[in-house]
Amino acid sequence: MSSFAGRMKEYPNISLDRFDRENLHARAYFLSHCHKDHMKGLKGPLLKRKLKFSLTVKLYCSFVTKELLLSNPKYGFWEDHIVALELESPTQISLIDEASGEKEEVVVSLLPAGHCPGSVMFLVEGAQGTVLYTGDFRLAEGDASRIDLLHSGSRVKDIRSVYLDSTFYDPRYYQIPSREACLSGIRGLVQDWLSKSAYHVVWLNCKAAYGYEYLFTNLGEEFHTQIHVNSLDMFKKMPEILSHVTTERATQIHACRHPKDEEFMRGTRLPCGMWASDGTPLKIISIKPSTIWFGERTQKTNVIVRTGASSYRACFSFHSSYSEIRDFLSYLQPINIYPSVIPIGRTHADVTELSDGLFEQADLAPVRKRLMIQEIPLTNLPHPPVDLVHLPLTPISTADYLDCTESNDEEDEEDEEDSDLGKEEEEGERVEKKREGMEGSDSVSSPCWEEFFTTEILTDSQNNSQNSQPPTCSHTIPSIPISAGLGLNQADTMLIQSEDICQGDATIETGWKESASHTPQTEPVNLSESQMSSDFEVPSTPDSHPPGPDDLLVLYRSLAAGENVELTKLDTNRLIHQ
DNA sequence: GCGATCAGAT
DNA sequence: CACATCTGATCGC
Repeated sequence: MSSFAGRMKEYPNISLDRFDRENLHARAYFLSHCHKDHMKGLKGPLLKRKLKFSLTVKLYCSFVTKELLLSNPKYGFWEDHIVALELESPTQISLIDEASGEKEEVVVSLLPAGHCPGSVMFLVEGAQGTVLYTGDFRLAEGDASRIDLLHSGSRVKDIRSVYLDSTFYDPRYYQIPSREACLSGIRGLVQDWLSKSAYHVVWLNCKAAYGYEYLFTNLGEEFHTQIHVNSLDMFKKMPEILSHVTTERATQIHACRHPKDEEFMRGTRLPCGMWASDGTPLKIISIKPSTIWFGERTQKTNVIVRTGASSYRACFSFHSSYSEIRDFLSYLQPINIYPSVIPIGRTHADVTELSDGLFEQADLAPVRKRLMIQEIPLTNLPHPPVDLVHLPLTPISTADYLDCTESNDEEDEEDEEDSDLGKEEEEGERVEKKREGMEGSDSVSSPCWEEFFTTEILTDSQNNSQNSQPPTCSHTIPSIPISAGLGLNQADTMLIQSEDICQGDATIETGWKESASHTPQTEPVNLSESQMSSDFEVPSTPDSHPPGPDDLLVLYRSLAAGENVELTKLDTNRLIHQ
């Protein structure tokens, strides 16, 4: 969850994704996407009052975000103060102090973020340099090179600071299967189940948040059915999504939700009931999108995990993985990086508490050892505070991954009463397939997920014509691969064994169904070589140029003091070359 | 009665 | 561990 306070050092007159406290004084507001944790204060009475008396204060966001925001009446008072901007269209914005008339000019561009519909990053250019606020994002490796506005001619722009979605900027989340791989896994599971009979239905147990829509549209397309959801209101101007959802419950794919009693209806009931219209009981499996991550030095190619007789988890992430973030940062080479997210599972108190006893050699030794056998020179990426926080907690050692038990061992055994279902499902078991690692070139067609995530809405006078000319996918800039193609080792096999032990017979691992039989071109979405290959390549173990005890001490004192730690290149060099 | 904050839930 | 909420309790205005 974002803990970004709302303002950037370079441009303190604007506020992004935070609207309370100091941000009440901002001259302009920016909303990167329509998730509640980025909307703090946005419906507050203080802000409401400020708007009433202001002629110049605006909220800038994408068209889709505007539409989603205004579909909630609580934000209706923003209507006359929202300026929707086109993607990748630099826009000059005057930041006017209404009291003094003082003025500052900035040029802001919205870049696709791939996090949820309408999500964008904000590129701000002005007298204090070029800075990038990423909001939340999921970009695949190499995507930065496809965003024109990050470049000036054939060069990457000089970026002073990146305000970073660091949700998974932690080696523990080194690799997350790509969107395409996750979608393929889900598609395969759904295919197996739905094909059994018309009474076999799938419940996608999605959280109450935007970001699953591409799942709906892709599955809807694939299975020629609409997805049952609670409400269509927010999508009424988004035909691309609207055409794939319905409030009619007579469909085989559901993503409906029930406010109260989700827990006891998992598996054998749908939130909307358990009987077909003719009285036949439905045969239901639930698929819960979750973020699965890869342990140190392991590689999971399975994206579906069975967690009960009729329940599954499917890998699904709204956020870029550690390696995707590193790729992004190594491409942009910003001077400063400001992580916006407190490490998952850690609170500020944790950080404070951890600053004792961190510097024992025993904790750092395994990291150093790994470093010595590191064969691949990695880029001079800074290690942000989040990394440092985790190093002592998850010391890297070669012995660790064998007992690696990820989250799945604690999955509840859900309704087992229907043993019939359980048996049937085992037929759906899938063999893992791997693709040998190869660095992809970006010369083939780009995936353009970004285009989906920023699907422009239909206004009365518009149609979708702009969708036919994706502006976001140029191929002129070669990507800089940072992961080394080490190829596969036995790690994933071992991991699967360990999981089997953990979970017993109830768990069936299913992997990506095909790989040889599908060519990327036959997929509903064109996949680039680089994206296909990156899913199955085993990246080298995350580097660690370990900071020395002195460096850690300085950083931890800052962290413990609650300071906003700024890691600059200077710091990085100190850390790396100490 | 509303907002802010926190604990606890999925 | 939890992606992003949602609900309910408590406190203060």
